[in-house]
Amino acid sequence: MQRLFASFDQLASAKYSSGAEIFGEGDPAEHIYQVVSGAVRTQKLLSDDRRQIGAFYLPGDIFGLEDVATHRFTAEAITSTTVHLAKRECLDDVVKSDPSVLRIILAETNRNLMHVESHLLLLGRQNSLEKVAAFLLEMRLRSTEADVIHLPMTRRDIADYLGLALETVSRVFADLRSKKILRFDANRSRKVVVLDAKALADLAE
Amino acid sequence: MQRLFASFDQLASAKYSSGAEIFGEGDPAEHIYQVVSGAVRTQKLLSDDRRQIGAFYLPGDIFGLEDVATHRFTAEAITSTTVHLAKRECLDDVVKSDPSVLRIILAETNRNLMHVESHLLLLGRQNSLEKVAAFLLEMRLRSTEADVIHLPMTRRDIADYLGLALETVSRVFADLRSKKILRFDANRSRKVVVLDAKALADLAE
DNA sequence: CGATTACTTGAATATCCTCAAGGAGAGTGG
DNA sequence: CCACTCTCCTTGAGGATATTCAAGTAATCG
Repeated sequence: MQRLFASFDQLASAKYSSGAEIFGEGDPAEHIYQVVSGAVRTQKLLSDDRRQIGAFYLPGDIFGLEDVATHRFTAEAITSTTVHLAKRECLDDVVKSDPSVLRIILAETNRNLMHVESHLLLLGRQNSLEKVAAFLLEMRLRSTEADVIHLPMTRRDIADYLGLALETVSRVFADLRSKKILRFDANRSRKVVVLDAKALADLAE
Repeated sequence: MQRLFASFDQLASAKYSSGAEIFGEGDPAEHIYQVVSGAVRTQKLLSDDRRQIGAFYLPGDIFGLEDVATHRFTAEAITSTTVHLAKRECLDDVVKSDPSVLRIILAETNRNLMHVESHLLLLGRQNSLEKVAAFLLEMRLRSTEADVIHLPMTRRDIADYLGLALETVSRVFADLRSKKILRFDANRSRKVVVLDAKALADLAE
């Protein structure tokens, strides 16, 4: 999918500080984005502060590719974050000159769909232990350092991704630690070392 | 989207009896489908019988459009159901001769994505009352007869769509009935008359 | 009409949430 | 460098919501 951004001649960059909004739900979808460094969350809100995070995006990931007039999620920087961005209409021009790019967009859209679909099962039918285990396995796969996961997001972000209370996430982490399935690196709650990936996979179903 | 199936010269039909599997999760995605009559559910299963339904498909709806080698859901007929089906490779041929069809596929994929994304919020962050209210509003929009909803699916199907126990769904229905927001037509639990759509919309957030 | 499946309702229980308090880490300014 | 503050995280206690188990009723299918 990096190819999608490779097809642009010139790329604009933008930097967002921690917590900054990149675009809002319902905003016109004028750009598509790729994370260069940092991390991004996409989320939907209910009237009374309840929040559901749809996905976390890490370096290399593309987001904001909606193919409709408006964004369906709000996107915010989790940490200080740099992105590449391209005008939506430039993408349309690229497609016009090379229709095969449409296949890449379709493939990326299907990647998103696949992720969201498996998240449905997690949200609807898995318990807190399974949810957190699945989340850790997902982050582990994305980690550069084997079995060391640096979490850019807060416990609240994780909770809102998994449909749990932040206290529940914290308790499950404590539980996994007491079971020697993970430990916190030097007591830093954002840096997790997976001690028993097999056990974690079993817990995640 | 009906246009997608209109682009085929000849269409095959198939009929499935209630509960029959149309394709299984992991099966090679050889066909795409359109409901002619009846209703279809797509679902994922966990090892211990837990089930999450991703979507219900009613006449006119297209399903099985995965753009990958294998199906990501199992599809089953809810009632006696007739579908049109087209070979995946025929679709590829159509795309080859008319690349603009790819845009239609992309649009349909995005429709699916939009539906699933809003379902994430429902599953992760809404309570039983909000979930059932949202479900009824969704079905109401699809109903031909204003404010009369014929539900082809069981309470268990609804529960597995909303991430609830079937008893909870039944209780919320009873609650909505006692509040005069709906009634059952002639005490038939599958035929719901919406008495107060405004109240229902308020409950759904 | 009988058998099976679906639905409802009640009671008890479990899971997760809310509320609350305290502690640890990061950043700021004296 | 050390208080100070703020945010984040943890942990406990109590409570709410939804689930499980159970029984009975209603509807559907052959």
